[in-house]
Amino acid sequence: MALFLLVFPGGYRMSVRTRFAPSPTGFLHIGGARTALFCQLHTRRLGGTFILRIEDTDRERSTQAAVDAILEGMHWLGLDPDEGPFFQSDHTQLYLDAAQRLVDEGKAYRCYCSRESIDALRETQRQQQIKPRYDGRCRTRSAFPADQPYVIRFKTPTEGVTAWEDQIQETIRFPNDELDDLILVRSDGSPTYNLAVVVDDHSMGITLVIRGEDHISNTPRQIHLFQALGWPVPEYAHMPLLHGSDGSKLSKRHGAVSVLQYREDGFLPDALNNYLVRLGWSHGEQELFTRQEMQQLFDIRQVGRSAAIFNLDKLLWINGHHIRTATPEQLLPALSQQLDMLGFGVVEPERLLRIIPEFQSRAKTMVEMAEKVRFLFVDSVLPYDEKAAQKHLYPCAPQALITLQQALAQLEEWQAEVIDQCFRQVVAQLQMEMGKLAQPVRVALTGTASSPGIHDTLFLLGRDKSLQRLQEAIGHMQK
RNA sequence: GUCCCCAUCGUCUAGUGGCCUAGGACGCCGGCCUCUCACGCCGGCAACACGGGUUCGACUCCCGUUGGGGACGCCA
Repeated sequence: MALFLLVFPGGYRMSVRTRFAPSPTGFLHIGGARTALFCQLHTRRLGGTFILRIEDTDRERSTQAAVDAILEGMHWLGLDPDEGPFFQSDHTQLYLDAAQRLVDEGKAYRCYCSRESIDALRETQRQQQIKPRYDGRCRTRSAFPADQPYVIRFKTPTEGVTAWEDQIQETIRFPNDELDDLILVRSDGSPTYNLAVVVDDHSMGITLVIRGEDHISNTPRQIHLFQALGWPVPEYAHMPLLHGSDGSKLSKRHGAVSVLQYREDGFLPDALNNYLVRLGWSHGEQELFTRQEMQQLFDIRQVGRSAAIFNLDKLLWINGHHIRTATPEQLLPALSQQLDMLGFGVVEPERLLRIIPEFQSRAKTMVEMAEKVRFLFVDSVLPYDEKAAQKHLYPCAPQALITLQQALAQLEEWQAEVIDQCFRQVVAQLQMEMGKLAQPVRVALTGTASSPGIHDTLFLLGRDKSLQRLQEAIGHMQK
């Protein structure tokens, strides 16, 4: 694998190559997305290469559906890799060759211990309150019965300390005698995670491994493998984990964690990324970032070391901000989709483009926007929201609405400005307060007590529906 | 249990020995704006886990305690 050299002002420097390596045993969740985001951001700033590698060495649990979900989730978030996706299942021979080489060099050995005997061993160790681990009893075995299954284990160094300078966690050290002889190849002949990771990280020229800190305890084992294989050890950056509201590692029982669920729920990819990037990383007191700003500013070495708890309220606020600052055109597809799901079919884009600006500051999600915009598409808003009708509609004199309706009916053009003028004239003529007329009208038009400015609401609803709903309300009041 | 990691408002964080009477943001409360709801603006509540050191001086450095998390698979 070629390593690329880039010239930097300060001299020669190896181009950074990073990878995101999910296992396809489920959807892409929000914690994984954050890891991928940090990885991509850091790599982009340095002009390096971001690689996607699917770790499917567990054939039992890996599924195509999970692969698809991961790819779709990453694409939605703009986390497309520069290289890949690569699949570990395509590299099996490479892993097996490496394992064989270690056996040949006396750095790994066949172990014939049964699962049962090892389970028993671990159980007694647990009872003695020491760390459960394989005791290496097959290290010195000389008989290799041909008809019995075996695994290949790595001869972990028994003395010394393995340490590395983590880019986030600083120095981490493990006494080697804490580690046992890990399995490289299973009894069915398939390679395991730790072997595959090391072989791939080397063959793909990975220079920096960015991953969750739940992998910290794997790192000394992987470093041993790099060393045994005579390969350079990459740098590491272990990210603090994302926790659920109960303070534990985020998992399915914490509810909506699939990235695609956030799309369903009306979140914008830029907003989700913005929220995620602020979990463990900051740039002074800045809260809001565009994608470009993140790419220019993000540095993995500035990531904090403590875990963060996922907080929906802040995500909602950030999503609201991104909805407000987006162009109507950018929001069009998401709103169309939401309306379609509400059963309104396909709405003309031109109409939606007029509607969107009036609702951008009023919705924290696209789902919420679809709900607020709903009254524009239904045939009738009856029954009215009971509280709204009681408070605003029923106390109003029907004559006021009749006067307004007649005035509006005479308008030659149905434009927001003209409507506003007309409305104010009626208010003046009736010697009413603006709100005393706007609120009942609002209930008549929307069925609720809140909407955009009353003239905008009338305009967006259109002449026919507006007049019809006023008529409907007048009838309702006179009952 | 063993090993590894972490510890500032409820949450995300700023803070790298004096600038801290600890700053910002979300949320919450109050107000302003206003035809409603939002947006926006102004104000308020709210934190350095604890105990020892080191130092003229600790949120900041060291040690311990407590608390939390992670790992301990023929999963990744």
